Amino acid sequence: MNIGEIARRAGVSRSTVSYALSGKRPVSDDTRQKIQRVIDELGYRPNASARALANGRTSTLGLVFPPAGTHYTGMQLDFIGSVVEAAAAYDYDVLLSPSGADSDRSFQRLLGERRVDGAILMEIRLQDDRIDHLVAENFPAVCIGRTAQPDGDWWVGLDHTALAAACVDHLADLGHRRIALVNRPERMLRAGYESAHRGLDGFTKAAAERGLTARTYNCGDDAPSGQVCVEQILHDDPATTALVTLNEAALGGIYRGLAAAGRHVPRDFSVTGVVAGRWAETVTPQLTAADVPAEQMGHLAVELLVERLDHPEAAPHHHLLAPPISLRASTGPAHTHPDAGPGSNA
Amino acid sequence: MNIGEIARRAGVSRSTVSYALSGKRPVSDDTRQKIQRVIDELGYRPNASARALANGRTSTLGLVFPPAGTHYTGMQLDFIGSVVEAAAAYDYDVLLSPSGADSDRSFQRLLGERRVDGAILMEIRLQDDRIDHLVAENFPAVCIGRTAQPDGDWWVGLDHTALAAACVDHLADLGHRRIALVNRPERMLRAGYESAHRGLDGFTKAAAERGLTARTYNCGDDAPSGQVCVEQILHDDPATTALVTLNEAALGGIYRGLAAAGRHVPRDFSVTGVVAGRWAETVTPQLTAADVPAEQMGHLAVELLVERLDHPEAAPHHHLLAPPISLRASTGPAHTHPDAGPGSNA
DNA sequence: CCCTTCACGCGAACCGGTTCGACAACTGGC
DNA sequence: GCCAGTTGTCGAACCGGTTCGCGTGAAGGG
Repeated sequence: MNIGEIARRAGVSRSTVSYALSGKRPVSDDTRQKIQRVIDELGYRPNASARALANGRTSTLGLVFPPAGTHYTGMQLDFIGSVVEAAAAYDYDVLLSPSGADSDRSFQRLLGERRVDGAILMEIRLQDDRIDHLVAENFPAVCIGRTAQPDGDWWVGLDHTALAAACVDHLADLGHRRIALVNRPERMLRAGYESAHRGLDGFTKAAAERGLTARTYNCGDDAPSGQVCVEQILHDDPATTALVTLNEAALGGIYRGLAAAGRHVPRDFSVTGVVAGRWAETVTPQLTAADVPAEQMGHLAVELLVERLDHPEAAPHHHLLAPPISLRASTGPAHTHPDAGPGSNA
Repeated sequence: MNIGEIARRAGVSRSTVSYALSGKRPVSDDTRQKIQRVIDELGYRPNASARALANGRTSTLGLVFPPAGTHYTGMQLDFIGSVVEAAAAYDYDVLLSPSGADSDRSFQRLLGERRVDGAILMEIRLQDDRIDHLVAENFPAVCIGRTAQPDGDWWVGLDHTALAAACVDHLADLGHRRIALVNRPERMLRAGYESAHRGLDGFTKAAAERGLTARTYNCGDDAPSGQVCVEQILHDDPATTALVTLNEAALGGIYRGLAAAGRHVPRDFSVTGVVAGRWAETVTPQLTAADVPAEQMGHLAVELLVERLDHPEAAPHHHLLAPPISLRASTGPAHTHPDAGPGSNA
């Protein structure tokens, strides 16, 4: 079932079959139909490896996603799903690459062995040697997220600074005076993850501008850590009345910690943050949050990458998104008596 | 930077370079080192397409996952992550394929164009034409899930019947007499999704055996649907004191619905079900549930597939898992007065 | 009626690896 | 001293497509 077989059965040459399929040279209706009949009959499909070898394009995009061992969040799933879906629309497959500790191995595999035409990177760091590497080789890549100096790159990113600030403003507008930030784990911050850094900046500056008393915390990417973190927050300053979370995976634990401490959301305590929309709706009460438009971002990333592949000399494009806060049910006015809330039992 | 270039610079033939790399024929230490030096110097990596074309193996596994448009659950993310991780350990890449409405296109693309050596399928249906198709072509595939007649197939599955029954038994042991099942959407049931069917069976039979009053409900794969579903359950039989959910995505909404109805979990109402462990811990209170060992299943699936690829004539293998129920905080003894619970307001 | 033009199809080369058969040089047994 | 076996290397063929240059027959212009 290779092209030679088709050619033989149709009584033409291999090149004619190729041209009939690609349309890059005229083929008479007669022969075209003859060929098509044979193809349909045998269910022939051209071999992808051979095609890739011949024309240098694999029709595959690489998606570099966080290493195993970290906890996956719903947001990441949404990214993956939307990237795959968008890629399919452009007739590209998606090859998953875990960028683990030995980022070299799988990374080199993708690029060095030319398994993909281009790559989409997630979980960007402010200083990201993967990206430096790609830029140096002028390899077609698009980031979901942006580095400290994003000007020369292709990316679709979120304005984490503005989003965190918007959360603070929202809480300040409701009268909250003592708030906390639940950030990603310290490990992530040290590693330079942009969302953790820019979110922290935005939070800190906005709180200062509004004259709020603000504390910041790092929290593990899982529910139990979230619970511990809330306990710590209420221990450090029982008068805290609201928090902002950049940590989606900890959200369930945060709610649990508040419930355990006898704080009712949103009556006694307000919670907001930056979370993928669909996941903000899975908690009770639903989270008022800046919705990360993961689906849109995945689509945009693919769109940019395809454009870059089609026009190798095009100037870098990017999209900086700053979705508004979706009002749901987890924030409310601060108590007028901003002292310690209802006693933590015993 | 192709193999000919390396050969020229090292002063040997192309075949010698190939043998030096693959080790399939002896090469003298001298030449090997000469070649290795050139390779290191130029950072050469063999082209994957060419290699695939030559030896007929792509070193890529296909992962067929649910079509976009459906709601992704955390379980699916865990599957994807663990499959990718396990595949990397065996030196395989993973190609994602959405098996959408036009299952043909992306499916044919994977198989017909020989982009992958084998495939792993998720979201299996009792009657699954994709699988019939694969079996007919003797294409190396492994299912995460099993069909109605799984004997000739390779799969790693969950004993949904037993798991649902275990949930019912657990509730019955706690004294609950009126329970409900929150199943996947009716669309899924009609489509023949095995978890929905087998879970329903297990639930129904176990409830009958224990003499419980049981109702079953279909529920959309999202939080709002879960809330609506709970309202319906409590409306239909306010004396219901417990439910079993097979629907992970609805879990948040289920909790919300119970809270809205003034039922406290687990004091007034017990909740259990079949849910991926890590996600059972994100809700408040943590869900007592049969933990889907997604990570283990992904690893096993890859292991089976690799074995099948290495031994094309091997007899089908499979693993049927039935993890125990993890006791957490969402179930408790039934009230001794099993009439209508605390009044649904108004 | 001759010469150009064009549509159509063919053969060969190429993409970058792998693998087979052949062969030279060296080793060792008898 | 000859033959058998081993080791190391090479050239050529092959995997299954794409693409370039050329040839042929028919159409069209003068």
